[in-house]
Amino acid sequence: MTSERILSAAQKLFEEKGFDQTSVRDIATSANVNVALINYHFQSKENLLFTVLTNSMDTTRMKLSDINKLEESSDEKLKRVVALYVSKIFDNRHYYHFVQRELANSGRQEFRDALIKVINRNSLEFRQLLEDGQKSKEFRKDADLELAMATLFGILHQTTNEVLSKRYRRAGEKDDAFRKRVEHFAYNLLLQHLKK
Amino acid sequence: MTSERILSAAQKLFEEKGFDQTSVRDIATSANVNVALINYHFQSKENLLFTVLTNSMDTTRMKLSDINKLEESSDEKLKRVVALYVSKIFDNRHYYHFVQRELANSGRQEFRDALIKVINRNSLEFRQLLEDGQKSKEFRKDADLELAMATLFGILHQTTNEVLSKRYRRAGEKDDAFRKRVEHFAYNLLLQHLKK
DNA sequence: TTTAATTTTAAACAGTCGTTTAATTTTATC
DNA sequence: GATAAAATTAAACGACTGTTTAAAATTAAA
Repeated sequence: MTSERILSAAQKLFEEKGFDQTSVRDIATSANVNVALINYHFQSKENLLFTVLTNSMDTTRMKLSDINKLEESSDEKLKRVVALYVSKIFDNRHYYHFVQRELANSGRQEFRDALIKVINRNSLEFRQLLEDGQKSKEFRKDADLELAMATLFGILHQTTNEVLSKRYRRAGEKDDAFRKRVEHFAYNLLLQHLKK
Repeated sequence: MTSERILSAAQKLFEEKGFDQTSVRDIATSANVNVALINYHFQSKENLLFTVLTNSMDTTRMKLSDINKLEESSDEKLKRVVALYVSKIFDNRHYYHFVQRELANSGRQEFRDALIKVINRNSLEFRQLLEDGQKSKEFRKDADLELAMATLFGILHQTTNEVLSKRYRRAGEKDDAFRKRVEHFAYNLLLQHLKK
């Protein structure tokens, strides 16, 4: 299908160069398609971006919801959530940082708001898990749930950023080892805070 | 001075809209100056960006270096470094996130490399402090210094981001209270990890 | 096979971009 | 006050931007 070729070419180029630095002619060339077809199928370049962004955002929330429903200790659930986010963000780091970039570019407010809603629904699932842990007295009552979440996302943001991550890698450390180190570190750090 | 007016107008607009979405005519209008003067004084728009970025980057490293030279426990020094970064990033959050954005936009490699060098020199000062703490046996020998740094920068990145920070704020919490909460949380979290 | 709807094409649209030019004004040097 | 240097101006440059048009080609329906 033409529109699918356009979509995947657009996603690839947006991730590499950002929205502004990718022209519709770039996309058309990369998708082997006439320029006018982009507007024919997607009305505008902005709407193409919106389609790319919303195309993949909902699967994560379903996985989080599944974890919440498990009959396990909050420890175990937290371990699963950390692993979920680590693999999700490490596997799609270009896509993840592209989303961050476009969210930060304050223009395009219309769908920025739409995206924020989706993201917020996801973090509510995470928060639910932490609150359940408090209710069952596995986690301290006065643990800072908000900043615990900020810590996880912050570490993952730093360690998957193409530029910044170089500061945190050890000499000769391979991708896989680095990833595992991050996962263990984040989990233990969170657990230490949540359990006193 | 004309060139100073251009510089501050450019910094303001870059922070608000990003590099790509700011035109040289925007800058000229905002600085109340003829368009051609931008190229006359700064040769190119890119070079103007470079000037804006490097104009402020070195003061932080000097402050870090000063802290390192103090005759205090590593605990105290760490507290100072956390406070330094908290105030630096919270006070200049727009500027900080603008730098992050431009660093992530993979084009402009020439001076991206130059900027990374400056940033890396800064984090070396931070690392020095942590290593000194290990040598004096205040910090555990097997503490993960790299990821401890990633944690601090990650938390600050998340909590100062205009969009993301809303997830971490508590209802009705004022800027100052939020900032203090972040500072205490980050310091205690790092200390807990570094001291076992 | 004819007709209608959909998709693709090449070309042009109007607008903006960063930059350059050449003339003019301002400032500094003597 | 004359001369040289520096700063500013209005106008234009060519290149590229996202989008539209109208004709041609393809596909689907009858």
